[in-house]
Amino acid sequence: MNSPVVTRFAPSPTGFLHIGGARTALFNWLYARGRGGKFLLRIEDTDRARSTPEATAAILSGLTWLGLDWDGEAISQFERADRHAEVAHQMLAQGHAYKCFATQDEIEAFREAARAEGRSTLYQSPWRDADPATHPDAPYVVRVKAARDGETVIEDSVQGRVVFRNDQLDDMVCLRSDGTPTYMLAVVVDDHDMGVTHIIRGDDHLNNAARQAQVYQAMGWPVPQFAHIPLIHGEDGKKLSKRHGALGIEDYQRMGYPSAAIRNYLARLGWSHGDDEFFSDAQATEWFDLGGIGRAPARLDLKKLDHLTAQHFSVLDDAAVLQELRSYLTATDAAPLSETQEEALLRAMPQLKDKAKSFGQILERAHFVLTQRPIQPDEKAGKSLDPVSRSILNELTPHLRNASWERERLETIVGDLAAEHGLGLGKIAQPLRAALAGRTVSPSVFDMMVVLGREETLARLQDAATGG
RNA sequence: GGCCCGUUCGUCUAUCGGUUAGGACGCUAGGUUUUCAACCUAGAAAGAGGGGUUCGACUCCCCUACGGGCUGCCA
Repeated sequence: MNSPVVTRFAPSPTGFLHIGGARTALFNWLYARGRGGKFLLRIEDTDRARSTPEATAAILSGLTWLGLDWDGEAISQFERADRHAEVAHQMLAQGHAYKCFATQDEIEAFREAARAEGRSTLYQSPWRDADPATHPDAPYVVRVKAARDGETVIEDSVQGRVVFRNDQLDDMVCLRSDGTPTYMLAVVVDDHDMGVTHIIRGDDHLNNAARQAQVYQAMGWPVPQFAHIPLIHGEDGKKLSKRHGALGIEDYQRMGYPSAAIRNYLARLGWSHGDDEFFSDAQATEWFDLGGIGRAPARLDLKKLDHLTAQHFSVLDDAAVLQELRSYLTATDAAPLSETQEEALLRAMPQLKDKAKSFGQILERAHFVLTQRPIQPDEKAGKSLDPVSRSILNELTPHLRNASWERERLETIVGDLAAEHGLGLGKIAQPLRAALAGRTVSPSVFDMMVVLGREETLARLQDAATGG
């Protein structure tokens, strides 16, 4: 019987949730959800100086917006410090760790000398095998007594079999001189205690995996399955960092992308299921597997995200779009919609959302239904409402008064009128558009008429014919 | 410096020794059209370089180049 899958996302709260972290979280989430497993969240806040509650809040809200729900409460690594220390002392008692009294200056001097001589700069503590009787009464750190012979092998689901010679491994510090645990110790203890079965994380941790394996070994704990995924690079191929184009996930929300599109795009970035490009969450969870993850770093391509966004908007149901539009407005500090506006928006939604590339664009398209009479045409629209056009619109009005209000019928009426004047449909459609929307860009004039209804349409035509 | 990982069209990728190296985004040309889009058709576009292994390498091995990561009492 297979043990149930448990994955986790373990960000350090030193800044916002960036796109790379979001993808790591997504992969863990997909893997767990696709297998009826658990997806846990742990905040790695053992670095007190750099951790902030604001960052934790930003990460949580970012995950929430992305729709990546985690099981149980988020765990604070810092709050588990006692347990980490307990494990360190256990290793100490069992001889798997030792007290190192070397000062920072001594270590620095060692490294400088090593560099100068071209040797490995991995610190080799003289206290590793020292007789406890010789221990001074001074501050010390606890170091893991790593194996020096043989090799450590990581069977990685993405990277394959990775072999490290043990003489390349250092005796990492697991308890600082103030008694607090380091990340290297804490991750192992927490992952074990939380029952994590699969560790999917950035490949910047690949080397660490070998070092952490020492702790698993010392404690006699089973080693989880590792999957080290490549980092995401910026559009110029350089590493993504906060000062180099890395944006928080909430920036993408503010750009107007729906979360479903982001999930699809991020999943496809570095992972593939044959030639499938556009898929739902259900398909993604069903298809996702570690073997489909690539080994090379990927770059962000917003154009492709735009394309996926258009497809997702087209299949999202109207209510869901409106729901997320509300949070988009909040995120962009825009005024919320009135109930009347929301109702109007919902009526027009099929036209508004179709192939839209952002919530911003949906709002643009929705302008005709969000504004009220009398409509102030913008400059370009004003130009198409010249006297000749206005008289044609005037002529159109009686035809509309008693027409059955269906798209096809309206199209015929306007088309016939254009033909009577020996004009192309465009010659009437443009002023009509200006009259109904006050702009030169809008949804189809016939769609607008249907959404607006007879009374409002006639009123706007009347305004345009008599105005200015 | 040492160790580890990577390298297929501009970008994301398929291929898991035998393909005219496929798809998607973007791009170019043409078409359609009531605006912006969208849509339709066509097209250009790739295995970093060099050695092996093999009847046969994008695929396996080695070297080089380039990129990235780690090398902290950061995570």
